Amino acid sequence: MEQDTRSIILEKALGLFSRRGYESVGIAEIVDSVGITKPSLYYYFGSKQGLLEEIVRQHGEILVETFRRAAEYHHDIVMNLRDLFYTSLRFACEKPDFWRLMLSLFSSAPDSAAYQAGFAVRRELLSILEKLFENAAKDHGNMKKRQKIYAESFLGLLETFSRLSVNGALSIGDDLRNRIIHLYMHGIFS
Amino acid sequence: MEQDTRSIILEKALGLFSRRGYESVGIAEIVDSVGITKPSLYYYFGSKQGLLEEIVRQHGEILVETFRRAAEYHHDIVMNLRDLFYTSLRFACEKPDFWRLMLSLFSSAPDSAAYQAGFAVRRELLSILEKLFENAAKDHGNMKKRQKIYAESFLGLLETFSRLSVNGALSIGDDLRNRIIHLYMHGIFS
DNA sequence: CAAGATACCTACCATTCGGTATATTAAAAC
DNA sequence: GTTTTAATATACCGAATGGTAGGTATCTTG
Repeated sequence: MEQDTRSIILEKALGLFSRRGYESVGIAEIVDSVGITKPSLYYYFGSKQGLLEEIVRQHGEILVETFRRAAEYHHDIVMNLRDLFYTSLRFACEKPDFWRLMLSLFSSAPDSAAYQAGFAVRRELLSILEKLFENAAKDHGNMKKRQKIYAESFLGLLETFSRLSVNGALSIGDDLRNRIIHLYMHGIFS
Repeated sequence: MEQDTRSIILEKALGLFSRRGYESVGIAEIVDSVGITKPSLYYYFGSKQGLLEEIVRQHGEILVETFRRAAEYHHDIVMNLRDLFYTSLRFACEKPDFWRLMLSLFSSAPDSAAYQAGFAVRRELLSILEKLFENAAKDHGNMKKRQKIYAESFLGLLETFSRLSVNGALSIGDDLRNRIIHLYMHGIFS
């Protein structure tokens, strides 16, 4: 059950960052919680920002890959949207700390280090969604040129409800999930 | 044109917080940008957190009041939604720094001072929306018990697009605004 | 005009910040 | 068995942090 130091640092730092925020957590607190000293952390990650970037890279790659798979288009956009929503919620549920961290990075002040660290991942998710809607537009004539707002609003919806879920404010079961997707597809009047 | 010190502090601090983040901005930087010294700032606000809370309170009250007015129900929920979206976007456009700050507070780490500071405002906005949908449910039978997810998704949509607008990533004119509201009401298939 | 309140300042505090120079240890490679 | 290398620790750095003690000029009010 022995885990290597590097992984433990990543894990503990993620926990602290996600609960209290990247800027508020000092290096000292991280190394204390791991039971090592500062130079060890700097040996692995070089800087505080390097540590954050490694956390984002590590889980971010999996997230983007998962997202990409769920967005593969087979002429059934409804299935894609359901799948994307379901998959993302499960991802958030499995890695609540990481998801919470990403949500906070996405909305950080634009000139902060935190925003820089998360920006690339969000843009990639958006790009995947835009391509999906672009493909779907070939089958559904009426969604031309609206990929961008569709992508933004879908990701926004996902962020909104996954945040509730991950913060324990709302438990999202099968029925609720379907209702939200239905809401996205057909609006509140249906 | 002379403005009192207190207001200048609030204004400069808001600018810095919204661009670089509450935690990243030091007191020293704020007082330098105002041209005063630290004790003067502490004379007015007592603490760094007190300064943040005063900023949130000051503009937050106006925001909530504006929101409340736009949510007064006159048996036309469509008008309310349009009005809420329009009014909020204009508010965001008039006070981009404050809006950006609120968006970042809303998504901050749950145990951070920043989150605490913004929490009450967001909950009030949500509560206003929930009441609106509750009222509307009397006229539209099919939206019973869904006030909460309607409120969350509407606010989420608003946050998503106002963020784009306020960060200069998307200019939202009349037509786009109507399309987004239409999207919310009738979904992507319409 | 006296007394208090208002609105600032200089100078400083202890603590924490992110980060590092250097030494040690343990295991692997030659 | 010696050398190398990866992985730690001790001890420290300068700078910045949020915050304050104590003083002062100015303004208001009885």
